[in-house]
Amino acid sequence: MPELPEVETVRRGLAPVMEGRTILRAEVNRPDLRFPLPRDMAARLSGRRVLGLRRRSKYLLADLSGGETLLIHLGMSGRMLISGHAPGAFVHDHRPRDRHDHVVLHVEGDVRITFNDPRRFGAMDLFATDRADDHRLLRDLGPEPFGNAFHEDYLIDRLSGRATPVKAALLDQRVVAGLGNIYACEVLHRAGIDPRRRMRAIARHRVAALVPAIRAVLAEAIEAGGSSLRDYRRADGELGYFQHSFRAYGREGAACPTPGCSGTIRRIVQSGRSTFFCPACQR
DNA sequence: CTTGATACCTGAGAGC
DNA sequence: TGCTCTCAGGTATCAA
Repeated sequence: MPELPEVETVRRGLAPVMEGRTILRAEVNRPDLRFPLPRDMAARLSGRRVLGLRRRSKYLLADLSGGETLLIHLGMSGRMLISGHAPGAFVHDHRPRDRHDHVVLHVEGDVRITFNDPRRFGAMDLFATDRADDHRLLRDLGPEPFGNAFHEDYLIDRLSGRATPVKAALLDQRVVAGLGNIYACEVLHRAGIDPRRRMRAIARHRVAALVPAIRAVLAEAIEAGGSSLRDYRRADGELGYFQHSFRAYGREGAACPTPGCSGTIRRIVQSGRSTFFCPACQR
């Protein structure tokens, strides 16, 4: 589910019920997710006030009173479900317990925030806030796509001459943080670049064009509230998915939406992941 | 160093 | 109904 736009959407949804509030109690229902959960996690969370909720790449970072930060990664199937009183929104009963509710935060104001993750590729950790740069999951991340450090010259310097296919380069979190399989496909369709093309065989001006393409795709997805995200605020999942029109992803066999292009979207597999692209207008 | 394959885990959907 | 098979939004780790 979660690439950068989805994580940012989750962050914006959680901020009103977390920031400035105290975590009264935490339920930790298993010892690990993808990695072992931090030692004494429940005790280290309870009584802490959430000073701010940030996002770095696909990670949520909740800065807590007492000098620690709670790191949350949603993996492939992780969700943050809010139940109870959500300000300005709706109020409903607390959701029934699910076997994949791994961590539940009880927050001031009759709010519960449930981390649910069937596949358990997600992660949580606690670390000293002033040591974020050293955290093993954060230290090698590339620049944020909307940050000043991400620009045309950076991308050219970083990728030119490499043998890797451009699709793999975009998925490399050390190059740019936050793209996943869906948006990498969408970016390449937008930029008109064949996902199989190796970086060294792409002209510099076309590499440069990836920067605005990345920003445009991500900005539009954030604007839409994340493209593919089940509504994290609801316990029942009734809403399903947000409406969103991908131009390439998941559209195998469909007509290419590029104006004037008569191609058909094709699906291939690159390093074990599906890639959707138009062979006609992506060169 | 780079690049690609493998593994982790569960659930949904298709086909039979 | 129920079985088997494929696929899924990520990424750490290992092999070449």
